[in-house]
Amino acid sequence: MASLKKSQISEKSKESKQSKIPIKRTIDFDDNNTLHQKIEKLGSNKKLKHEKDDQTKLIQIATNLKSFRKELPIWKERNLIIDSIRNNDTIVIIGEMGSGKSTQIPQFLMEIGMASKGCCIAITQPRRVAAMSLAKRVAQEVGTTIGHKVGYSVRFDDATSRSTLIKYLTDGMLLRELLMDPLLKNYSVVILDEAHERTVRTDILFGMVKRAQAIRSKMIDDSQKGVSLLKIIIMSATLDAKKFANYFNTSTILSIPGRQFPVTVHNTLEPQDDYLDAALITTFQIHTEQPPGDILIFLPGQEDIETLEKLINDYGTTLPPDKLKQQTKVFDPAPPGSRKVILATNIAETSITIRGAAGFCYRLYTEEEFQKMEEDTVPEIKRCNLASVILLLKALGIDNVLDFEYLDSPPRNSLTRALEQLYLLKALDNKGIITDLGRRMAEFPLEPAFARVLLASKELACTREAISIISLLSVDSIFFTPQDKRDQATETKKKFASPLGDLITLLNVLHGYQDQNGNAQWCRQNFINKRNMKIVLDVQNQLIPLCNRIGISNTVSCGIDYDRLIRCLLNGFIRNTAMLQPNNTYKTICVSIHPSSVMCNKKVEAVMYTELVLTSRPYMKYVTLVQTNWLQEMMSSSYSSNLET
DNA sequence: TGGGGATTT
Repeated sequence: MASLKKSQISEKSKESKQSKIPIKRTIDFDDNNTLHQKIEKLGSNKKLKHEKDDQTKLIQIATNLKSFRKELPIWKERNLIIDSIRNNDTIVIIGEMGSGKSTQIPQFLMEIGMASKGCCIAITQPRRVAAMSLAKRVAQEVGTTIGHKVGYSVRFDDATSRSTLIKYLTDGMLLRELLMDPLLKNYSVVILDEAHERTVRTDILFGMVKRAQAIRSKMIDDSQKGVSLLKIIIMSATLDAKKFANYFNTSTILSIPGRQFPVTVHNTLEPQDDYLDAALITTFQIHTEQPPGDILIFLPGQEDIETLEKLINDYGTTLPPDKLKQQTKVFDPAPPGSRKVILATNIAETSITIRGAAGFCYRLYTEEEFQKMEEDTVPEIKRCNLASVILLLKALGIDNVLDFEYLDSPPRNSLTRALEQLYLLKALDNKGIITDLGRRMAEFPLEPAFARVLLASKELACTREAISIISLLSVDSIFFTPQDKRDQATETKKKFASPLGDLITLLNVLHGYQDQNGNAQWCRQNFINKRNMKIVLDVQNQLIPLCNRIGISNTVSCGIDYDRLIRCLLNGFIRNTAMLQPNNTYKTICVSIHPSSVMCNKKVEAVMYTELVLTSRPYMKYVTLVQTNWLQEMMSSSYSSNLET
């Protein structure tokens, strides 16, 4: 079972969080390395933005790339695709990996004049890296630098301009844009790529683009000026196409042949409990039994890569010396008699297509397990907390969220729970109508509870600290715990610990970090994840202007009067409180404080938490001390009647 | 004293 779960994980792609895995180490973008390096320098070097663009060189590269483009399977279908989108408002395209659909289709449409300044082609991606790397590639093919004709927009990084005709963006980004531009008037075509992944964001976009298309069509029928049709393209890698087509009332489904090279798939005959061991064995089986060729291994995470690398090296030394020589450079071809082994996270699997990849695929699980994984892929919308999605829909004017046209409806009780939560946060009134407070909450790129905290921070005069805490909670962890130095890391963490709990502890770390100006050595010594701390600062910088715009000054600070801050936090997390149990209390769920919390074993009377994890039993994480009279105060106010439900 | 799959605004 454990191995099945891990394999399932490996199907999804992942951004190399720590940037520990330099993409160059693992990805062979082109057969022609020198050309590739040239392109890297010219195309994606930001410094060049400020230098004089060497147009002739860019055009030369684009001309060279044209022959690569023409080899893509999709090139043969160019006219068919163009005709289909000309003749239909909505089409569905199935294209397997390697078809080139994500890079070529936007270009086809641009080339026939379907994009104009201020009304461009949008193509959404579930992941930031994909949006950025696709845009960079297409910019090269078009013969420009990024941010002009071809751009991308992801959180914290907008590389678009007025002249942008093709815009790659994350699905989350387009969702935010809807708040400003509900009819998507800035776009002539919206392409929803990787639709088969069924992220909750893409699922909501389905409904919203369909709605925008219908309204724009009606406006044209009513002879309103300044409106153009919205074309929609759904792109998927699987055969779910009919479902998408039905949803959009279209029958136009195009299938693009996939891989440029045949791939033979092998599954194991028996389930494997240890996928690392299985990968090791398979590697050497291939190495000793198969004809020359490189081996590319996809693994779920960085840690696995390090472990397997060590295993392969250790095991390799037991072979006769001529059998295996260690190579460190991905771009160098393996010398005769040796074989190159590339270990990668699955980021490479979906973001980049490796050329010349004819060969064999060894799946370290059985055919049966593979089928089960496919079936088990429940759309995210059926499993996730819907509070922020529902608030966004309400802010977009979808009053009846039960009747929204979902591709797959979320469970009814999940919807009611979200509505109830939003009501408790005062984002909705008792009729389910969005309140002014709710509207302001929706503007923030945050979970509703956190947005509520920010809005409450004005009255309690602790906005600076509220912003900090919310930012600190928006990354996985600001701590860095190497496996081999766990005890040392735990011990070091104690010097930041606050008797008030984990949130104030986080604040102490941030203050320490800022005092040191983010010094790398300080981070290492204190087991602080510098990269995540940088994201914390990015989030802070994003939240500050959003607060200021609605009259909440980020400079207002509570100093060390943390009572005010915690009472402010209670506005978002009043439901997440727990009282010490003499066992005759009204609390029904029994939860413990997670051992990673500084409040563990402190036995305080009442606490607030921002996260509940269900592992061996329910544990509260990010725990903060609260006073029981604060809870009584809040419960006796407007919350009392609601809390009984 | 426990457990760690991934995304995104």
